[in-house]
Amino acid sequence: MGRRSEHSREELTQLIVDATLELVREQGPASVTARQIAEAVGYTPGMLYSIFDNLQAIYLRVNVVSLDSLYEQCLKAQKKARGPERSIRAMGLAYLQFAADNANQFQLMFQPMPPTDTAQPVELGARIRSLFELIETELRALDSHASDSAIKLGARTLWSGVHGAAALSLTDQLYSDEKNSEQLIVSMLVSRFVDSWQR
Amino acid sequence: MGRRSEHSREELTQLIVDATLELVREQGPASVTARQIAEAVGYTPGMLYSIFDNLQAIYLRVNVVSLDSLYEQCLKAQKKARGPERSIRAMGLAYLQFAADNANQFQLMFQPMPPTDTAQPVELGARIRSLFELIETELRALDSHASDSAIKLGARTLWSGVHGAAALSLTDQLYSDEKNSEQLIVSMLVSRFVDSWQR
DNA sequence: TTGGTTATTAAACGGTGTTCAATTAATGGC
DNA sequence: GCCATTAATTGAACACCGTTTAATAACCAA
Repeated sequence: MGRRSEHSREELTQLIVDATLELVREQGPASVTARQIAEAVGYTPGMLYSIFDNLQAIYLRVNVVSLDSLYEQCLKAQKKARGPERSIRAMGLAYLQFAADNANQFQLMFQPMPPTDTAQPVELGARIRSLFELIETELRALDSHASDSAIKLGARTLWSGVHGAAALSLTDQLYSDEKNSEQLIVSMLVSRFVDSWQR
Repeated sequence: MGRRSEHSREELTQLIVDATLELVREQGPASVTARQIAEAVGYTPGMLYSIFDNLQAIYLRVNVVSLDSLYEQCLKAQKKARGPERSIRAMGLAYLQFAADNANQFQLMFQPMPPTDTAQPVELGARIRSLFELIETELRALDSHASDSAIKLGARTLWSGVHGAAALSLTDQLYSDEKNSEQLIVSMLVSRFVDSWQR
């Protein structure tokens, strides 16, 4: 059947991304299919391919949305806290919280995508950089004399720790006796790191 | 056709796991199929299911093998280095090296498995604990008065950082200007952590 | 009204993991 | 040496997957 839709191309794009996000949140990335997405927006699978190149391209847009809300959570945590150390710790815990509350989205964000012939999308990169910049700002406040590259390295070191804790915790691979060990880990990481940075 | 094979049940198990490991190493986890595995061992796909419950169960055995060789690499690095800090750093770098050299295996190891009705397999857990224990030993050497739980927490904190750096580096999500930034990260992490631990 | 354009579909393609009846080969008893 | 039993392996099927494409139906301009 021909042109039946009320939806513009952009509306359709939005509908598809929204529906996919919801399906990912509900069932996890592995079991979301093109036919499901199409049904959720009231079309047939083929339609998706008149708007996106493939499913990966849809997941990519979903990840942009996820990364935005992760950034929002971290920003909120940063603003709420007083002082660099507390800010960094609050952001780390916010990151953990996001991963726990949105495990399926988090999983999709960080699962290695099959290499597209186009390079790693710019939009995702910019957003990850923004996340790093939040920490860089705090580290700068902690030490105004440090070199830019030292600050950047510090931010990535901290964030590797936070991300690692979130990832391992999500897959139950921390094997710790205590509960909420990922929070203890992040707290310890930040304390010791800032500690050693300051002296 | 009927009982034609020279292979015992255990030999078949070994053959399947070996073939799957090789296919994973060559092509990555995503594109390894039951039909490929079966062909590689000279059988039809159905046979696999007389030995394993499903593909996941095969991947699990592959992961046990991978984890063993990761452990071996870390142990070797530990032995080679002199002193706790150097040992820990060497193990961290060995972990990075393993992830880089065996990206596909590493990917399979840490990608979240669909929840099996059986609990998280004991064999994997024991092996991950062993990895942690390598660091715990070094931390203990660094501080004989610390509580057991502090040592364990410290090991998990360090390892979260190392794992996070490896994972983010593998998916090109560190967005650092410098090359080999993951090595700098691990080095900084270990330095600062040990630094702050000792004072 | 006609003709052209375009959004959408239906159907197909070659693949996937998994199941299971049927078949075949080896084994144990006589 | 033969036969009945048992067990390993297959082949074919099932329901699904992502993706492509010819046909179709609805709109727009003339």
